[in-house]
Amino acid sequence: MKSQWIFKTLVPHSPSCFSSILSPFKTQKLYQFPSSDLPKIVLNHLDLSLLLSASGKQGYFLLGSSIHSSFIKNPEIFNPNEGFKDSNNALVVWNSLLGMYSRCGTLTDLTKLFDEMPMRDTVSWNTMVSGFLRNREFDKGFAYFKQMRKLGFCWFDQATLTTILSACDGVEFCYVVKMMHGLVFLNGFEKEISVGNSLITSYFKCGCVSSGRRVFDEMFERNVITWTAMISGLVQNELYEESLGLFNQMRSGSVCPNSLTYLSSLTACSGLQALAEGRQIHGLLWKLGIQSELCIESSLMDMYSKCGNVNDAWRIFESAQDLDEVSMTVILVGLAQNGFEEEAKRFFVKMFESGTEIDPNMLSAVLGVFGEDTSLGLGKQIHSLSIKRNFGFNCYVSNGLINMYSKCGDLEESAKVFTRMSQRNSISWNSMIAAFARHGDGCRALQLYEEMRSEGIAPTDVTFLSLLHACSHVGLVEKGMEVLKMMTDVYGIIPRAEHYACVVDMLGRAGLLNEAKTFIEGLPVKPDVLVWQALLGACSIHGDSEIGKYAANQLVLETPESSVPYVSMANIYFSRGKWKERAKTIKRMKEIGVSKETGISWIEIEKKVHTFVVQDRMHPQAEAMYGVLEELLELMLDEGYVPGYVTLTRVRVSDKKYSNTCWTHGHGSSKKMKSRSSSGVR
DNA sequence: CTAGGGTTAG
Repeated sequence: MKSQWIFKTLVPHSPSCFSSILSPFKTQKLYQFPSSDLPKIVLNHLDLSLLLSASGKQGYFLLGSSIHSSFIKNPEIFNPNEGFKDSNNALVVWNSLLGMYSRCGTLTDLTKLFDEMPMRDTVSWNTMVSGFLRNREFDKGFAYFKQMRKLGFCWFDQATLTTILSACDGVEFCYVVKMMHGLVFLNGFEKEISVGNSLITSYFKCGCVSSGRRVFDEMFERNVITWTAMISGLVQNELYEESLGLFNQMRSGSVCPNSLTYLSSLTACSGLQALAEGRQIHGLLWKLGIQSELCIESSLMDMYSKCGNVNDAWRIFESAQDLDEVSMTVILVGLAQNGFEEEAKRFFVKMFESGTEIDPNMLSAVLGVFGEDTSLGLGKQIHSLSIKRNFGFNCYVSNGLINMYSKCGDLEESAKVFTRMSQRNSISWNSMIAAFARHGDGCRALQLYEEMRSEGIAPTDVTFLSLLHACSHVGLVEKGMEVLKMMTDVYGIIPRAEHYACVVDMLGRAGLLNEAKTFIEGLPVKPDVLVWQALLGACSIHGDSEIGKYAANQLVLETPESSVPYVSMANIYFSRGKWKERAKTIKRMKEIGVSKETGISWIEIEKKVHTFVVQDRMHPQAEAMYGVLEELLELMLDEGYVPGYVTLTRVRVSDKKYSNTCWTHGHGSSKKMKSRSSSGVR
């Protein structure tokens, strides 16, 4: 009875209506259709094909294969005089079955059915091609394509082309796309709008931007999909400005944007951090009344967060009627990247406790929040959660774990995660190299880099940044210079300012201040703030007032409002005992009106956050704390630790000769702390 | 045939 009801109810609707009605079948182990119910009662061939296609799209393998089994039990439905009457009608059903297996990814069933089918047409062959390609069995998929052309049973059509093109989603398929493009022309499909759309999409996914543009320019006719494919393709290739330009061009034309177009344009605004444009699109969405679609809301929240406006993002979040994994991840990352790291972590815990489905994306996002000042406890819990949920295969999650452990101080656990990974991408390698670098193990960092090369993984600019960082902290100056040379000569990666700053830092730390200065002077590009800061920092370490002054002057030119050059110079003079110069520097700093934001630290003890600044004695237990600190410092001095000059000037603990406070669980500017406590975000 | 989120350096 139940099945009859379902069939009668479903048939008139479009497949997208099926999901809620069919959902009980997803989990049910087996659904037995009483053989008498099928198909004589209510279903004709079109009904069945609709139902099968819905089963495939929703992944209801059990329902789909139950329908198949009822065919096997009632073979008479394929008789010309009974069931489907016409062999063409029967073929539609056969093809729908194929499509169901293809979408469910059960390729053995798919092949078996295809081989057993009494007849096949182009749709059958296309389904085979798409089934294998969708499941990334490229050789088999292309083999079917070759076979259908060679045997001449069926000539391919435009659907074949779009099927193959949609499988081409990376640079490695560039040549396939070009081949297909050739076939398009040879077979006269160039006026077919869907084919053009597919070509655009595939070219952009393969990174062939100019080819994608050309297809667009040469198209005979363009619809929403054409424009949207173009706008989103440009976004995927980080050409945000061009993307927004095209969006504007589209709006002044005759084709109307749809939700998807707006989504892509919002992503472009996020990429550009273009708040004004983002707001304008928000306004357009209001006018259209589609501002509260879940996808749109997620995209808006993302845009506001990336533009540094979490408050607006939070407002949307609070007013949203629906939430899902994506929108929660968006707000989590938004909080984290706008200085609310603790809130982001708390948000995650709350979400978990309230039973929200946690997906791999969300896990990797929360792992990205962990920094030096985080205790390992929560990180380990997240690790165990990822094991329970079987997310170990996911590169993003594992990479996040590597970073989390290394930032929280457990280098060996990072290495374990790395070793256990079955699939590694370049970020996995970069993360592990960075982990060794962070822990001062330059040798293992370099060793891992060699391994990476022998595995055939191409290093990226970040790889070299980590390597330079590693060399810098271990004093491997020559090796570092070699790394820089290799980066440009062997891999053709153009160094960014960060790379140069790293080299300056490396030379400077090693005490080669003159070499660092010469290096900067020989740079092919104008040195930026980072470079000068690195030089000045090195001068602070070594107490070099002459080069320090040079660097500080350059820095003042670059960032006149910054207090860094003045403070650093004052510290250098202090360390050299040049009291007059120190006083003069501080006086000038005050005259010009720049001031250093007070550094603030905080620690969370039993869910209460305690904040303190330099020489802070406001806390009721301050004396006891300083007592402990002094004891710790005695121990450090015994171990041979030499307090740095910079910290000496800023921090004095009681009236002892040494000073320092490294005992923090968080640090930053007072401004940041203020915004943390005054915000309503909890 | 177009579509919202995630991991790396400092």
